[in-house]
Amino acid sequence: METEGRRYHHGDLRSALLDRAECTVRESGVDALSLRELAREIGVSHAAPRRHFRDRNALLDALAIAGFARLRRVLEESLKNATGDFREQVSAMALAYVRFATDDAALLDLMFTGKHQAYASAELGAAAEECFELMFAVVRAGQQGGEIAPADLTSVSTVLFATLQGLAALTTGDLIDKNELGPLTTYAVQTLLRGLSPAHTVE
Amino acid sequence: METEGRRYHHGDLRSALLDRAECTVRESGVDALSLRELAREIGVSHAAPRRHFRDRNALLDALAIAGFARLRRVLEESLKNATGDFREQVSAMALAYVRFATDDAALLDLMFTGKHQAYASAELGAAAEECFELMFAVVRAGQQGGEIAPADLTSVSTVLFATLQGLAALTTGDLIDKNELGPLTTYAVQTLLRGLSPAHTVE
DNA sequence: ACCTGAACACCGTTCAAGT
DNA sequence: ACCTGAACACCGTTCAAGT
Repeated sequence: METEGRRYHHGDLRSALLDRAECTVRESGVDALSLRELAREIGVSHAAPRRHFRDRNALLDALAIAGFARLRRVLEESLKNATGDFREQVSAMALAYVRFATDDAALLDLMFTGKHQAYASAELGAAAEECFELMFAVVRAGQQGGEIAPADLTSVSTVLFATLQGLAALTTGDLIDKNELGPLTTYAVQTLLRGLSPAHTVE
Repeated sequence: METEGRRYHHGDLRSALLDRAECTVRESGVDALSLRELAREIGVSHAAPRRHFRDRNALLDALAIAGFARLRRVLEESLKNATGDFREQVSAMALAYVRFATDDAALLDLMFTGKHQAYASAELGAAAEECFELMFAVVRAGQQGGEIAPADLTSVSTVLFATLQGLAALTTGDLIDKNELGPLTTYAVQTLLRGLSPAHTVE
C-alpha cells in the first residue's frame, strides 16, 4: 500500500532521509552524518532536504523521536514475554533496555543528550515520557504488590533507570565487557531490589 | 617562575591551546571546538597547532587525560574530607563524582566516549585506570571491614560506578533536576549498600 | 624547532530560479 | 509544492617555504 506516485525524484524523500540517516548514525556515529552526503547517497540535490528538515538538528530530532518510539515497542515486548512475577518483569525490562542502549548507542546519545533541544522538543518530550512511564508503571506495580518498601516512586524509578543508563554507558565506553553486560545488569537489579525490599523479608 | 622566553609568538603554545580548548568545551561543548577559531583566539596561524597536536582528535585526547587527572584529585580530596566510616567514604566520593560529571559534562563525555581512542589511548587508559582504582579501593576496604557481603569486587564496584554515571547522565539530559542530584545520589548509594549488606544485619 | 600562507576538499545554510 | 544550482562563510588537513 506504499504510494507509487513518485514526485520529482523520490516517492517519499522525508522517509528516505530518515532511514538512510539512522543507518549512517548506527554505523558511524552522529558526527559522521553529513546532510550533503546523505543527499548524494539518495540521489537528490544537497538543498533538497531543506524542504523536510529545516536544518541538521531538526533531522536529528526526528531520529530521536523515532528512536523513542522503537524503544517503547522494545520495552513493551519485553514485558509481554516475561512472567507476571515482579522481579522477572523488572529484570526483563532492564535487559531489554541495556541491550537497546548498547546496540544503538549513537541513537541513544541522540535521544538523551539534548544537543538539539531547541526544536521539536514538545514531540520529543512526549515520546520520551511514554517510555519512562513504562518503567514507572512496573515499579508502581511492585510497590502496590508489597514487593518493595513503599518509598517515593520517583526516586526508586529514577535510581533504577540511572543504573541501567550507567551500565549501558560504561559498556559503550569499553569499561564493561559486552558479554558481561547481561549478568551485571541482572546483578544490579537484584541488588537494588534487595536494598529496596521491606526490611524483614530480606533473605 | 613561568618561563619568560617567549619564542616566536607564544611562550607555550601547547598549554595555551589546551587551556583555551578546555574553556570552550566547558562553555559550548565539544562540537563547538574549532581548531581554526582556537588559533585565531590565541593569535597564531591556523596551522600552528599542528606542531603540538597532530589533529583535532589528538587535542581532545589531551583534554581527556587532563580531565582524568583533575577528577582523580577531586576524588582524593573528597575522601580526605570524609570521616573514616565506610558509608561516609562511599557517599562522599559518590557526591564528588556526580558533581564533577555534571559540572563538566562535556569534558566527561570526552573522557568516556571513545570517539578518539585511536590516539594516545595508552596514556589515556592509564589516567583512567588511576581514577577507577580509587573507587575500587574504597569498596575493597568496605568488604574487608565486613560492611558489605563478600561478593565479586569488580561487580560491586562496577554497579556502583554505573549508577553514578547514570545519575550524572540523566541530570545532564535534564531528566533529573540539578537540585535533586545530591539527595538522589545519597539515596542510591544507601539503597545499594543496603542491598549489598550481609544478610542478617539489614535493619 | 616552530610558525606562516596558500591550497584542497569538504561542510551547513541561504536564495533566486526552475517545473 | 518540491527541487536545483550557484554562492557564502566556514571547516580540518597538508605542504612548501620562511626565520
